[in-house]
Formats: sequence, structure tokens, C-alpha cells
Amino acid sequence: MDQKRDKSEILLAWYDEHARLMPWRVPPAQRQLGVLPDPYHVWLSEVMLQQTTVAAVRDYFVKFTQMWPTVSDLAAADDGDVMAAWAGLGYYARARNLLKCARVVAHDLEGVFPDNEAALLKLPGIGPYTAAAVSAIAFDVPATVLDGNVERVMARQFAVMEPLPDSKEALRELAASRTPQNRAGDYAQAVMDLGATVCTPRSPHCGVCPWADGCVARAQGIAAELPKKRKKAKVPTRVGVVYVARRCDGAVLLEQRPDKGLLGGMMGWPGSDWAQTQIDHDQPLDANWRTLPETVRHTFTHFHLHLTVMVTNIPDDPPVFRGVFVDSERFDANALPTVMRKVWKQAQLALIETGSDR
DNA sequence: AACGCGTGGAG
DNA sequence: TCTCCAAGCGT
Repeated sequence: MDQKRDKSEILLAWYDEHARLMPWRVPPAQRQLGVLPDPYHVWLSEVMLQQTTVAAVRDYFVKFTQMWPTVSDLAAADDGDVMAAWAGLGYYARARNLLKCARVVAHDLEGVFPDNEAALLKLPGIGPYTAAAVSAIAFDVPATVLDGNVERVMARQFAVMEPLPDSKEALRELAASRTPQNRAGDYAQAVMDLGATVCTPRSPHCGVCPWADGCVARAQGIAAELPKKRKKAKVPTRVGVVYVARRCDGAVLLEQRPDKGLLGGMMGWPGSDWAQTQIDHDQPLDANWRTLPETVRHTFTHFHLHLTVMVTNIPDDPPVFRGVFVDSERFDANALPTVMRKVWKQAQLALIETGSDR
């Protein structure tokens, strides 16, 4: 019992000195004066941080809080504006669930986020990790956060040899055994910071680790080898075709992707499905399409993609077409997912100099 | 329960 | 170039 208090107090003392500044974070000195962060900020940052690095999230968080200062503002936003603002951050289901969640909080909960794990867990896009993180960080509830960092720290502290994800529940119990009753929010952030900056995946910095004393994996010289993970199969390659049509007034032809599935709900260039081999498909409109010499390459979580890019300049709207022409003043490539931005970057050069293709 | 779901950085 | 991986969730 004293052991537990010692461990958490040692880590909290380390955090008091080493806490990193982040736009969504209230520094430990202020938290100890009783200042808690805005639950909306905590929730928004935690959703953005799911499987995403702090460096990637920072600018998006600032942009979102400027555009939508409160959860009610976000709830009132247009879906398309939110998807466009999220473009480039990845895992787009998060953005759709973000809006759903904001609307539940704004309309059913009077704009107030729940302060406990069970209620948070019922909201769209909030799973076990985010429910624990929001309740701890926003409300100082002594919930146990278990993310990739905490899993790694615990696996090393206790030399857990069983591979993930089989060991997940064991790691959760070990993490719970160290969660203090006081300063729950600081502790949650501290143990994740420790994993992110000291107890890193490769070459952990055990020399400066506040928990090096008593770390079983370090004592055995196997810290860098933990946690063990089951191997994942390597990713296949798929191919596809995309079509970039530019009207002479500068408007371009886009299509909204279906809500479910890859890049769900995002705007993109019309084209074929993406499969192991080239598959039959319809062109979005009848025109004199040119094939660009360079394919666009992109890697998703579970496959590589090689896209053939077709381009055309057309004088004005064709009689039939699939998709929607977006005016040049309203078109913003940054509102597209990254793979579609890459396509635009290639197509743009080929389209701008040439006149009509027919 | 295992799989689908993005992206960019590090080594 | 290639592999790994990051504050996971939904189905």
C-alpha cells in the first residue's frame, strides 16, 4: 500500500517537472490550485489523439476550438464543414462520431459532459480508453487509463511476457494497481507522458526513468523487447483509377464517398473501386481522358494503393455526369483526405497548362 | 474476437 | 524503401 503511494508520488513528482505543454492541457501547478480543464477540450483532444501523435493533433485542435469554441457550437456545425476540417487527420469515422457525440451532449445533456466512465462510455466514439481519460483528466476521477503507452510501461515494469492483445486485461489490472486516488488527472497524463518520452518503444531511456528502480524488465535487460506482440500479416497492394475533370471556369468534379467504409463521408475524386486487380467501372463522364504518366502511391493501414490518374479539361457541363462540380473559389484541396490531395497535386500540373481536351 | 479504419514520423 | 507504430473504436 505504501509501495503504491510511493510509485504514484514518484511519478507525479517527475510530471511536475517534465509535463509537456499542450494547448488542451492545464499544467500541474494550476491543477493543484484547483483549476480543471474544459471537458469539451479534453474530449476533443482525446478523440483526436486516438492512434494519432501529439504533433499531428496540435494544429487541428487549435483550429477546431477556434471554429467551434463550445460543444454546442460544434453540434450546430454543418457536417461537411467538420469533415473538411478533419481532412488529413485520418480515421474519419472519428469525425462522424465526434459530431454525433457533440449533438447528444448539446441536445440531450444540456451541453454538459458526463463526469463518470459509465455515462461517457455510452457516447459515440468514446470507448474504454477515452471514457477513462476524460473522467480522470477533466474531473479528477481515479479512473485507470490504458492506452498503448500504459500497456508498454506496465509490461516492462512487471515483465509481462504474454503477447498483446492477450495480455491486455492483465495489464489493465496492473495499471489499476498503481492508480492513485489523488491527482488522478495528472497521474493519467503522467504515465502516458512517461511512455511517450521515456519508456519509448525502441531504446527506452531507462537512465532517466523515475520508475527505473523496481522495473523488472530493466533488471532483466529485456525492457526494449516488451511488450511482446503477435505478428501482423504484411499488407497487400491494391490498384484503382481516379478521374479528375476540370471545367474551363476552374470547377472540378468531386463525389462524396459513402458514410461507411474507407474515407467514409469524405469528398474525393470519382473512380473505380480499389481491388487486387484492375476492375471494370464506369467513367464519371464522357470525355477525352488522358492518363497521367505517374501513378499515385499511398499506404493505408491494411493495404498499399497504386492509383492511375485520368484527367480531362472540358468546356462546360456535360449532359450526364456522376458527382458534383465544385467552383474553383469553393474548392480546397485541403478539405480532401491525403490520398486525394496527392491525386490533385499530380493532376493540377497536367490540367492547368492545357486547354480543352475536346 | 478479429478485422477495418489514415496518416506521418522515426529508425 | 520498408517496418513499426501513435493518447482506440465500432462492428
